[in-house]
Amino acid sequence: MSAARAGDELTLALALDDAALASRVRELLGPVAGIRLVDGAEDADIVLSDGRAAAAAELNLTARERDVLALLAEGASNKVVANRLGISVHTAKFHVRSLLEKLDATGRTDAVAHAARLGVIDL
Amino acid sequence: MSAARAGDELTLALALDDAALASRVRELLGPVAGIRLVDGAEDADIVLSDGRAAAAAELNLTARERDVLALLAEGASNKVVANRLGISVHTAKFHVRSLLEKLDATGRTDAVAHAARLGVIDL
DNA sequence: TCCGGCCCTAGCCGTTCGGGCAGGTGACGG
DNA sequence: CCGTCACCTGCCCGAACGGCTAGGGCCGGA
Repeated sequence: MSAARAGDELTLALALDDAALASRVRELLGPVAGIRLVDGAEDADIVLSDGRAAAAAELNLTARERDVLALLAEGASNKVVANRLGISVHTAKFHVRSLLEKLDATGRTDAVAHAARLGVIDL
Repeated sequence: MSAARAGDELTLALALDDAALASRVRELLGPVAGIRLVDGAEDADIVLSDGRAAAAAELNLTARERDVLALLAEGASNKVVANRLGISVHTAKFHVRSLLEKLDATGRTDAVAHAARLGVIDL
């Protein structure tokens, strides 16, 4: 999420659920000078998104947190998460705690439900 | 789920996600003699359903289990479930256990994820 | 160079979960 | 009348969870 310097190209990332809408946007904005469309919201100056995707983007989940979240959605315990990711149980709990805060959830079940609602994960 | 006796009316229950499809079926089958369309899959001889709804129907969740499942999707603990439903914590755990078995889940998080996949609950 | 974010590890502690077991009640149908 | 099913309650216990505090290593930007 680096700020764009003046004179630089402005990088735009698309985060749209509607594929048709997304391709229309690409056709319209692709040829525009000074603009570059990129994949992945991480290293873009601006993110073009609809409501749900915007909320998901604002969560600012780290790569590791996404890994953990995906495993939580599979009903994995902290121990399983640790084994699957090759980290200690303590670290697994550490990431889970971060997820609970970012997702404003009271527990792992709530976290998965919130994430699914926001479209962060697909059940 | 009582077996239909010969000479009796055959009761059909519809479990279709597609509303348009459902109304077409009702128009076509409604006037047919010897057939009666009913609501609720419980007391029907045959259930007309598409794939996902069929799986959901075969779970045979009781009313109480649906109540508990909805609360689990909100991240409710056994204690919260008990208070909301006006039952003891023991009974809440009892229903949760049944849900885990029927949904083939290893824990409440897994149960909610499975239920969502089957369309039993809407997140 | 220092600061900040991300990732990792660790212990402690009280609460919650989930499995197992053993019951009791009311309703419905054979 | 008796079997079955849904619903309810209880206790035990090991495992898992979630919150807390307290670190260390790495890398990129200010």
